[in-house]
Amino acid sequence: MSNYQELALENQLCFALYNASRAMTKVYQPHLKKLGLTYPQYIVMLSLWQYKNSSVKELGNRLNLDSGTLTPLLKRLETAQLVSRTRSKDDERVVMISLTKQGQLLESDALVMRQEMLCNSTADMEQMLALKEQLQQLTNQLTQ
Amino acid sequence: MSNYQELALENQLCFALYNASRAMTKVYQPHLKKLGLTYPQYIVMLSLWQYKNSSVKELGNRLNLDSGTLTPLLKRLETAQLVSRTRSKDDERVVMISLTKQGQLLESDALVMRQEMLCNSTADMEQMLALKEQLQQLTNQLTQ
DNA sequence: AAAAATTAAATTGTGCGAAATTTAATTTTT
DNA sequence: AAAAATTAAATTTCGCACAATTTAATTTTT
Repeated sequence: MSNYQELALENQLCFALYNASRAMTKVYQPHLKKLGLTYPQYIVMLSLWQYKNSSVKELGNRLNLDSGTLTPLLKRLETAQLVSRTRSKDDERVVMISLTKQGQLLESDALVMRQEMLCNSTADMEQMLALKEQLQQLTNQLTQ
Repeated sequence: MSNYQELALENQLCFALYNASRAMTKVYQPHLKKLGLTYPQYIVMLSLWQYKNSSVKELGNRLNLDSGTLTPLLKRLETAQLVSRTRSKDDERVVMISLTKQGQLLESDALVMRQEMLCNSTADMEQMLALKEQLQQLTNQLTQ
């Protein structure tokens, strides 16, 4: 036994987080496939369903993603005809993202998907809510 | 206000997890850079420091990563002279990964790094431990 | 022992994620 | 108003993740 037990994998919060995050993605993945979305694309769509028209910058601030990630992702959503991208008349630097009719309609499919996932889940709702709040708090601590 | 509040970003455990995981990576990143490691490379090194010589498959099982991720990552660690990769004599399919002298020595640097990070942190240790355990439980639920 | 099945790793291809740089538009300063 | 600074998005580059396929070695079945 090493005297470096502090570095043991099962003692690392970072590793637990890394694992849980990827496990969550894997649970979503087959359901999202039916909607024609990847996991990050789903996150972007959540943001658009909630806040409607947004600039790339606004999306980036909300999701903590930069244009290097968002620009190609949004182009793929545009190709899939879920969003449209137009330069703002007021400020030509700004690209506004809006939902197409198809993109809007996908929200109800996403809701159905979520219901299905919750029904199949054995997880305790209260516990999940508590965990979510602790994660939000951790993120705040880490990013300040 | 939409009647789709259930899909609001701030209500999603998956989004909280996604954010926290990336925030954690960003905190580690500058420290790991000094050690010449990326975050996933650090995770692999943690596993090797703890369990010593391992096959690619063993690493994959421990870290929930497949050869598509591990093979190129391990080749980079080999180029950095932190690990060596050798085919097993017993079974030529198996590639054994072992730490080089340099790779072994890096463990003490990692320990120092971890101490520095903890000192700079305002986080409550007990709370972090509790969160880690909840995440491990969540991962178990998600992967069964 | 030969054929079939299984296994371990590598390879291929797609899509993030993020740092760093570039381009172009707008704003601020002089 | 011209120069300098700032801003928004795009681009470039690197390294994961992961699905799917391939390759090669080993094991199991016939």
